[in-house]
Amino acid sequence: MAAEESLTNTVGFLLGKLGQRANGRYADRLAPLGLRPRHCAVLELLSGGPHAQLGLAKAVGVTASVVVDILDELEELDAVRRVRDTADRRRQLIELTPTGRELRRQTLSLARQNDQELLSAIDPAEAAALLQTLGRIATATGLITK
Amino acid sequence: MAAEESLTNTVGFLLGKLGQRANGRYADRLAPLGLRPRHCAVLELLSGGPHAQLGLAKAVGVTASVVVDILDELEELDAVRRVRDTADRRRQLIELTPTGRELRRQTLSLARQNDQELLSAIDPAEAAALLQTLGRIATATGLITK
DNA sequence: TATTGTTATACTCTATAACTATA
DNA sequence: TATAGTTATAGAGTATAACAATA
Repeated sequence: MAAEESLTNTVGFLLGKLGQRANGRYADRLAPLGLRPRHCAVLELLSGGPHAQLGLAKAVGVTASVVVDILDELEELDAVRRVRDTADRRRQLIELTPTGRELRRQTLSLARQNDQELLSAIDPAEAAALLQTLGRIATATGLITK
Repeated sequence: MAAEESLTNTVGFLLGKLGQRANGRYADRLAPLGLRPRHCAVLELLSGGPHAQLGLAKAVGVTASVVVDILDELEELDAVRRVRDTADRRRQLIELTPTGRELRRQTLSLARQNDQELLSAIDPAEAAALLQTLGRIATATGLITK
């Protein structure tokens, strides 16, 4: 059986479709927490310590105005605090609150549930290989800093 | 080294991010043709023969109104024709024109270029395994009909 | 009454550009 | 002048719902 000459047989197409689906399902799981997928990468980064807003923007891969929006929403949930940097008063240092830390823990748990559903059709060894390959590509293309 | 407890180490997150990137790059490549990614799955389906609009909608996974929009744009490019079904005059049978066939050929070629760039960081065997795994998941979840 | 396709409308996500306050 | 953050606005992309023609 030769490789099928079809769009559905390209990595890019499958990645796009599956990514969209993974995101949608994740959004459904997050909804009860009052969160959407875009909040999660920010919570993740902040769990490593405070960040300035432009730093978050660059790390997450969105523009400054989007970060303002995301942080407004996280602040509304008492998940983060904006603290004016005393050394450079233009800056806000964003830090996680205890509520934020708990939310982050939950987003991680939901992400793992999401993976279980997504990977239920393939065996664990293949799933592990997939995770490794995706991680490799993401690192190589600078998508994640690792 | 234990599995890292981080969002960046989940399949769902990586799939979402990489899918978004793959789509964006593909969109850049398609732009000179006057096409966007959403047109491609429709061209692909039509290359197998005429379809009614609701059939396309279901197969591609979008709503009827979106299909109308996509077909309007493809018709504008002379890539498709709407032919009233004589057996059931509510229906339009959508068929590819010679121009559409040529465009479809080009979208496929660009998709392969896109894959090459995306997969340049990993070796061919790993890339083949990735394609197979993604295809398996997509088929199992009913994302593609195969 | 139900179905095919169409239109009008609204919502989400993101980007760009103009603005402020600091540096 | 340049930078951090904010606001206003606009552009994709999609969905929902009301509608016309046909079954």
